[in-house]
Amino acid sequence: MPDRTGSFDGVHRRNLARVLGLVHVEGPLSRARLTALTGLNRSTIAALAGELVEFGLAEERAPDPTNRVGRPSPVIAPDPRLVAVAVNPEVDAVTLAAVGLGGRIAARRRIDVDELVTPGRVARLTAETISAWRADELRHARFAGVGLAVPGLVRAADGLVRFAPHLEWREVPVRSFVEEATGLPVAIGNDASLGAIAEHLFGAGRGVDDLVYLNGGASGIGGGLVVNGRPVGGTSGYAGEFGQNRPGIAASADRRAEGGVLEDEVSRARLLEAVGLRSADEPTLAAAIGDALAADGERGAAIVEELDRQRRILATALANAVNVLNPSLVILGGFLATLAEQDPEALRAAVAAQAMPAAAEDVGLVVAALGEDRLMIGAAEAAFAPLLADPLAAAG
Amino acid sequence: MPDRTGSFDGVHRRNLARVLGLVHVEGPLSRARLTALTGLNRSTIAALAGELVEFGLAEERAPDPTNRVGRPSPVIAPDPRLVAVAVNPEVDAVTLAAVGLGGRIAARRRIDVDELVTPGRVARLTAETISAWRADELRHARFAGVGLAVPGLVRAADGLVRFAPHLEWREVPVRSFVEEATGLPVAIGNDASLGAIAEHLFGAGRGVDDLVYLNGGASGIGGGLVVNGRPVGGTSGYAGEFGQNRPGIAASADRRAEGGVLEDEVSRARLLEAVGLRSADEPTLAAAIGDALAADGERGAAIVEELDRQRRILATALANAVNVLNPSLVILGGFLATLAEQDPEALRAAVAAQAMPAAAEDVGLVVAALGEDRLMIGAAEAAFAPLLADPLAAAG
DNA sequence: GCGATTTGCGGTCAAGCGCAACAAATCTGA
DNA sequence: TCAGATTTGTTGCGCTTGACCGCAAATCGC
Repeated sequence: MPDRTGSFDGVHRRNLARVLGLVHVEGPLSRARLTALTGLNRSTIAALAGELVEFGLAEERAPDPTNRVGRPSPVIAPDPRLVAVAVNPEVDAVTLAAVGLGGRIAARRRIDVDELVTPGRVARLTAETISAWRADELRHARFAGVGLAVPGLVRAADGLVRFAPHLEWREVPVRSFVEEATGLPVAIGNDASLGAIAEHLFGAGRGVDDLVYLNGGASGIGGGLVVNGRPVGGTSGYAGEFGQNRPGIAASADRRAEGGVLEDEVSRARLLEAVGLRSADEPTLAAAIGDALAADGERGAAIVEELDRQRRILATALANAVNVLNPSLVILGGFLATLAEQDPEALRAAVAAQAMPAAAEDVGLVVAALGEDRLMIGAAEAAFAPLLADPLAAAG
Repeated sequence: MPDRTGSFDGVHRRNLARVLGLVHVEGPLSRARLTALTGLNRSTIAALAGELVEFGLAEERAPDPTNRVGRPSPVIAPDPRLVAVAVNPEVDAVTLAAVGLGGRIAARRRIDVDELVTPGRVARLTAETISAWRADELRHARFAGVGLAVPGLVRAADGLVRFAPHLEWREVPVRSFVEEATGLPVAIGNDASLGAIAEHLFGAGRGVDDLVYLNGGASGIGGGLVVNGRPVGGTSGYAGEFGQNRPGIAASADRRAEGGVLEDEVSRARLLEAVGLRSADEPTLAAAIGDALAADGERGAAIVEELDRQRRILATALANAVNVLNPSLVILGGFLATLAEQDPEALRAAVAAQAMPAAAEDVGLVVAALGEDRLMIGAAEAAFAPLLADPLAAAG
């Protein structure tokens, strides 16, 4: 059967999706506000809201006291019982969260692991966690699906993990594993790409239609794009791998690695080395850099030099992206945020110097906003995607 | 008034746009084929087609002999009387064309100029040409609008030409000039971006949803992107300026220019110099390179070396784009096509070596297909855009 | 030339949104 | 405290528009 877009059925589905999407990204909205935002008729909004409530996707609350003239308008909010399960397997731990619409974290669990997790173990842990939640904290919850944020390349077509170097996964059908273990629909994506989506919807990139997101982690530099208001996957879903790029390096003295690959030159490991740490989480690293800079002398100078060097190279990579994509925002996360915050003006100036002037005028450079919840929210978003695209098909 | 998407009116408009868009990009189609492609009902397609005919946007022809059982189905084709005027001001000439839907060139005119054209002169030439066509060749034509392909940065919001170095235009409201001179709605865009759209719809990129297009001209390297099936403009419409990028250059011996800007390293001028020509059009340059390579000896070796050098640097820039965008196709035009065709395998291998393997697997590398009509078709597409987006509003 | 097949055509049906009138809930001001 | 103003929910109706269905037309194969 051909898809029924273009028919009335299609209109209704789109309108439902639009209303649900609005209360998802904008938070609870009064019916009056929904009519204004959608341009639909009052009566239509009432019918659509009623339908969403009936399907258990939204709830209608008493009007907020508004101190304005006129009859108060009931507030439509996402149904808090509806959650998606976000899963992020990493080298040292598997993090899970139950995330409601609107980016609300309803429950969270971190399972530390001594050895690398296998895909099978991730599937089992996910199923166990869901069972535990079902029995206790989230007794009344309805689970819409599971979203996996994997630190590696994920083929969008079938959810195959092509290669996740740090987990040592290669050509693994993780999606099927988790689907079988949980009996829920499973979405899967690259961690940085999902982070970009989260920042776009609920973080530093709210309401921005063209943005570039770069995240620096222990494993390298990943990223994601939003173009024309939509996340960019590319043909196979691999888009956003900025870390593998080779930006120009003006001064040959700035080279540290063979090949000139961005994530080999601009790396967390080199920063740790410069401040003399073996390993540290992000706040610790940032603090250590701050301390080292404050204590002047030879060691301080060496760190300034390394920060500047990494910033120069990062700026070229960012300028390249700005030239090609003309985004209105560049968002930096992880240690790249630390790098930027150490001297925001220097980075901004270096990007402006290397990008074309017109595009440089447009672009803002900011630090990611969501912190540790980012991947959970992004993964949940992927899990919610079918529901948000067509609430009728997914819930009716 | 809020836009009436979501209402029935919106459905009708979208369906009209869909049918017109299909006969535009796919060529004439029988009503039966349209019902299959859109999933709409036969009766609906009949009504929509009738409406398009009534508005003078399409015509219904006698059925093609099909040698198949069943009642023959009338063919819907774009109305040949409907044209857009494409204008491309360049250093040595202004080229104009009347382009019908479907990319058909109905008339063409090249006006050689001795000195740089001013925006005012372009406006006058356009108006004169339209008058001449109206009086003679295109007596029965209806002009939907004018599309300008400008070799420079164009701000999408208001059609202001920010900077067109070779024409020596700076901050010029060309769109208004041409609008006043012709009385027609005018669309305007960067030449390479419009070329990308043309190749996407009617050239080497037909049916491809994620592509990167790079064009090498005398003035440098420009380009355009298509992501998720839609052309990418960026916030202000400057997207696609690959020429200003700084790709990594592995061997310092490969550097020729300060700064390492792509279009300074990979340039038509350097190729001309290598074969000992002052100026030449693209076929002449390609032939000269061929000759020089055939005649071995010292000069042949020097040219091989320069071709290889440029190809290495281009490959890094392409690999960067492939990593970030994961396109299914890279299209090369202008002298970049010449560069590629001289040794396609070398270029392909160099890109594959520097891009991540998974993304490199997906990507095809081809040469542009449309030749000299590319900009005319792209500019006309921009002029037709409002009509194609909403035939009712634009023609009704 | 006749049946099979495909498609156009016209009428009817049904779904869904806009509209308008009315009712309800709140604020303002006397 | 109460009437008027304002905003918005509610309800029933009508309009638009695509789907559906029966019939006619055009073509092919035999």
